[in-house]
Amino acid sequence: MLSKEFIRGTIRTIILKLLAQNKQMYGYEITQHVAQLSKNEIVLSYGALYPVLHKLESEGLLVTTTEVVDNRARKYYALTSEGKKVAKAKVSELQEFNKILTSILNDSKLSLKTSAA
Amino acid sequence: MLSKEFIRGTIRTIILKLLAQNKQMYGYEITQHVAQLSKNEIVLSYGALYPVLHKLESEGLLVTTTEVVDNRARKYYALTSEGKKVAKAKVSELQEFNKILTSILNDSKLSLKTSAA
DNA sequence: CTTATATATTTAAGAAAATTATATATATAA
DNA sequence: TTATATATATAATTTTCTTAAATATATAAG
Repeated sequence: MLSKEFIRGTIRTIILKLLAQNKQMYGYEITQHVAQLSKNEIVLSYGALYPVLHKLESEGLLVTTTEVVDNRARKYYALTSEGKKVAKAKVSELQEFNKILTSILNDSKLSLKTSAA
Repeated sequence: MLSKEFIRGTIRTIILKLLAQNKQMYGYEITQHVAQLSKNEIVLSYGALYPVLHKLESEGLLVTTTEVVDNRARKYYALTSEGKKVAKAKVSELQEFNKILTSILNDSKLSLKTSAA
């Protein structure tokens, strides 16, 4: 598994992206999805996941519906129309950020200065 | 400028990468470099930068030398041999993370379930 | 029947990281 | 003398994340 530090700052957007794609998902499902999509390289902890879901809900970007499946409660989260807009915008921004970051990380230029050493 | 949230978790690695490439840099120079490489889309604040530099130094990954240029003190940071190793490893990890994240963000599959709706 | 594992949500305590603002100081251009 | 650019640093606060624990059901293994 990759270092956990990298997921910082991206959790919100990952969640928004998955919900933009799947109409409705429950928390556990989101973590499993991320694990599966990343071949277990990225693991979303519950302590990080649920607070973000609740915050997105309080901001009006998500709505919830509770269903009982196999006698167990399951809370589905779905984007509101505002949430869809935000999801789209955030995903674009993160893609852009990643493009720039990748170019920085791949850059092998020596950045030689004009002043001679 | 892109949302600041995305830089969270990547600052350490960005700094290590720049130092791996430039032998020695001072704080202000690092922020200017990141701004320039990102066309001002990514801005590294001093409040984030300096604590990270000091931490990397305390961890033995960086050493500093102070020079006076134009009567102004300038503190140069350079990787130790341990720092070089860590830089290499962290850059690889972040590249890998970014690859996976990009694939998640680009994914347009509808993730249809076998159970009929 | 007991244990382990998988499913599922939530929260509390604490640590870590980042934002914002501020202090300090010099050089230079207007 | 004012503004802007260069340059480092820290304090206070907030946000975010980790880790751990609590709660609860289903199912498989023994």
